[in-house]
Amino acid sequence: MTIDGRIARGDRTRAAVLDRAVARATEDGLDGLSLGQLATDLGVSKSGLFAHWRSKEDLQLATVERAEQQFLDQVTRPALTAPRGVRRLWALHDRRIAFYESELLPGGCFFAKVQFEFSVRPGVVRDRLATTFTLWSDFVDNLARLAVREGDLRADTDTRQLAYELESFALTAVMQSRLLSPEIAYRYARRAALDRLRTLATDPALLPEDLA
Amino acid sequence: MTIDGRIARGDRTRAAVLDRAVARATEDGLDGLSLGQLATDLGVSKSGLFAHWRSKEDLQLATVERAEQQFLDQVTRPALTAPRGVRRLWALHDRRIAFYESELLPGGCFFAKVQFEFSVRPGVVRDRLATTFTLWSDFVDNLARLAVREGDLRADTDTRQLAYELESFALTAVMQSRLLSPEIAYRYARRAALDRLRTLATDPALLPEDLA
DNA sequence: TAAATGAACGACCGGTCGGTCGGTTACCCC
DNA sequence: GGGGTAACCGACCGACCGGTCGTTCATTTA
Repeated sequence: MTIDGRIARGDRTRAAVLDRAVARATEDGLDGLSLGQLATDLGVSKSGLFAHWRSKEDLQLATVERAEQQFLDQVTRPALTAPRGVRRLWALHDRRIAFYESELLPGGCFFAKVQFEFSVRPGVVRDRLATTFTLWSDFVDNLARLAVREGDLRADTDTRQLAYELESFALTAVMQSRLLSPEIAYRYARRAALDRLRTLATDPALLPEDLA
Repeated sequence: MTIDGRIARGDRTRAAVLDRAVARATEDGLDGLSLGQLATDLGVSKSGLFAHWRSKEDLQLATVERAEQQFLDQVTRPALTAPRGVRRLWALHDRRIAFYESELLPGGCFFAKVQFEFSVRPGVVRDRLATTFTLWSDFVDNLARLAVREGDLRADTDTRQLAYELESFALTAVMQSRLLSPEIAYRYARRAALDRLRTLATDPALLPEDLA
């Protein structure tokens, strides 16, 4: 099983384009993405892009997929190393905010930006984003339900409601961080989640005492 | 003091254009707004728009101003009829969600959409939005401080933090309402705020018992 | 009634957009 | 070493973009 150098080259190009596309989309949106600019930025030709994706919409879908992978690698998977229960919920939120803080993406969060862009624009991109968000929401809900089963959270916890609130705090952080002061926004987002989890936790000592 | 019919006509046109611009911007964003489409929609010529605004950026600024006015009329001012304190805070949040529910704007919320669009795009529009948001944030904070002074909220309430959380719940509602189910999103947004206010209120009876 | 004014129009500009097409280059396999 | 194939390129297209210009028309003013 030898490696085809041509295909490897194509894979490298695809990866580079998608990384760039994810980053740029956090600034100008998925639709604001111009294929010509994207190509120029990467030192390739515009027509070269069409060799990999048949249309702009194709590229947009691939970009969403890449962003999902990135989020999984940078946020979700690391958070799963935390112990089951309320600590894992907190780890997920904390990691997420840390990811925004890292400035790895200039606009902060790909999904926040793109969901607002496409939430009222019917099409396959919107549908894909809706599916992704539903899966994410279910995932957080499952973590919360697990925390209830583990006895970390009060038995009468509304896990869906909790997932909504955690989502709110993170989403707002990424918006306010770019419009006002980042440090303040992230502190609010962490504090809000910590307070909320503490009121629901059976043993608040599982959560960090206060924020640095 | 007679009325100049020509100027009155211009005023009518300007108002119609801006109303339409606010509505469309909630769908396609302020930059996604095309002057040609906007003109066609309203049955006027594109060049006619330039008689009222010198550039697209000028029109964008005027559109922001119009949206502020609309929000003031539909949300802020009505909420001020509620009694000072925690009831007024709740009224503001409830009215805001109701405004989103009304579908008066197809995209739900002008500012949510546009803030995400311009938060990482330097320029006069972004600056204007940042100023508007700061004023709004201060306004909510002042309502909360007033509620503390009135004895409605616990004396150790972090009013800025509260303002952040209320903002979060509303912002997320408008996003999720268009991506998933509106009813569910709005219920989460109201429930979250109500729960939060109740934990801080000295007399929870001032708040509605539960949601319809 | 004639001059002045403000709103609105159609034609048009340079530029950019997404997308197409006919190559050229470089690598793989027989 | 020759044929096939995948990556990539430059030239080009029609559509649309924001914006300008000269003009028309209704109304106000002198």
